[in-house]
Amino acid sequence: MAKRRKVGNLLALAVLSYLSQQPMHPYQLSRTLRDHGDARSIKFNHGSLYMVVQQLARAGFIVEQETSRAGQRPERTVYALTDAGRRELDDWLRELIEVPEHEYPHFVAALSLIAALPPDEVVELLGRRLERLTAQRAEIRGLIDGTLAQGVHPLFLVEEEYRLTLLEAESSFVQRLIGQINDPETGWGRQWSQFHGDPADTHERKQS
Amino acid sequence: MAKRRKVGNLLALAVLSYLSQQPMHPYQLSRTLRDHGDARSIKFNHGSLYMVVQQLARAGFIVEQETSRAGQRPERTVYALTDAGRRELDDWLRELIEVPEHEYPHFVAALSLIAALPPDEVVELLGRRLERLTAQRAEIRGLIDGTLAQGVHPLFLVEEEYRLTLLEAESSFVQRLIGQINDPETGWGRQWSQFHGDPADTHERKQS
DNA sequence: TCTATCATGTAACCAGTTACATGATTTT
DNA sequence: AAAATCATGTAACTGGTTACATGATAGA
Repeated sequence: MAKRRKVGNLLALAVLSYLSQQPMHPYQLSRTLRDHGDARSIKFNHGSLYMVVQQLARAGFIVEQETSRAGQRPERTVYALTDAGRRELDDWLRELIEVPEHEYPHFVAALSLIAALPPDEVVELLGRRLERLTAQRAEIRGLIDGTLAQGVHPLFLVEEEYRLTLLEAESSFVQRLIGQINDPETGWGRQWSQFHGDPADTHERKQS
Repeated sequence: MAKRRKVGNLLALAVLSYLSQQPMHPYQLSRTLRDHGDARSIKFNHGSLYMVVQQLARAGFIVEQETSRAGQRPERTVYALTDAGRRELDDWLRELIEVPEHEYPHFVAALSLIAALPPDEVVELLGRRLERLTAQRAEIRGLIDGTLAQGVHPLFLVEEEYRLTLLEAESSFVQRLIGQINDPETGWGRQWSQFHGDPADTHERKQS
């Protein structure tokens, strides 16, 4: 029942948010987005930005305000938020916070088909994943600490804290999983090899 | 540096995986996908499936094997995995397990812009999110337990266990966040109101 | 001054989703 | 036997990404 937005791309949310501060032209938006690290949280690429701005204008959430030229640069169109745009921003943000969305991370897909690989190989791969996860955690920790040290309020780092939380949870999940596969008591390994060889029955399950 | 797949849609991975068990026609794939609950892990819709099958055929990962008709039903084309397809399946799965992908969950986006809403409203919204998260956890728990009770090997439920792990982590993150906003000591609330009113400085941060 | 890189935008291509179409079963 | 739903596929639309284009600045 999630409301069908006229413009669905999350990049649009960022645009609305920036324009709620002050009118800007697309390139300025682009610059700001990248400089502020929001591109870490919202998939960003040049082309999509112009796309999204266009869509927002068509939907009446922003309006072309003036067409300024600075020096010999090409003309730049400055956009401003409309009242409808302001409402859309608030409403959308509220929904995103209140209702968790069902998403499809790549790792979930991989896990759901993991039986197609032999168990010892999987253990090895999971081990390597673990290393990478650790590296990522360190990187984010560094980013957070560094930024805080510059006096930035932690409110502006919640996304990174969140990401960190998820990475930690994933790390311990992967460790547990490795443990389970290896554990000679529960014997996942042995039965797994059976599934793996057996072409017929690998996927029989969950008819709810 | 993540390898650029000829066919990128994860639905294709599921198709390869099923065809590695036995040749099938698209509708059978569709049925199997949905019946086995893989649609919970991989975004699935009817149209995309035909799309993906076509792409896989074009890429040489699967081949049209025969065109069978049963009763008066329309003809159905049966596809089989090729050697290249088998290799792609293995290689892709390995990569997905070994290297964590940078993704863009909706909630991360929302958090990164959360300062645009007033703090007391945010607390309320987070509270509601928490309830929904709890409900989702219960549902997944139920699904897992129910399925295990039918004698299915836990290996085939790792995706759900993983999802559960993430939901738990998110729940406690949200609780902590609520606590921080409310805590009169640290006083996030007060400073937040400042940011919120102030159009100029809300986004100044993180120039790495 | 030549070259590289930045600033800025457009357009063509491609993938994914929605909507449509139609014969076959099943339910009422 | 009419209505609804299932089985199966195609086609049109739309959004997103990649590639292209071009003037401006700065470094060598």
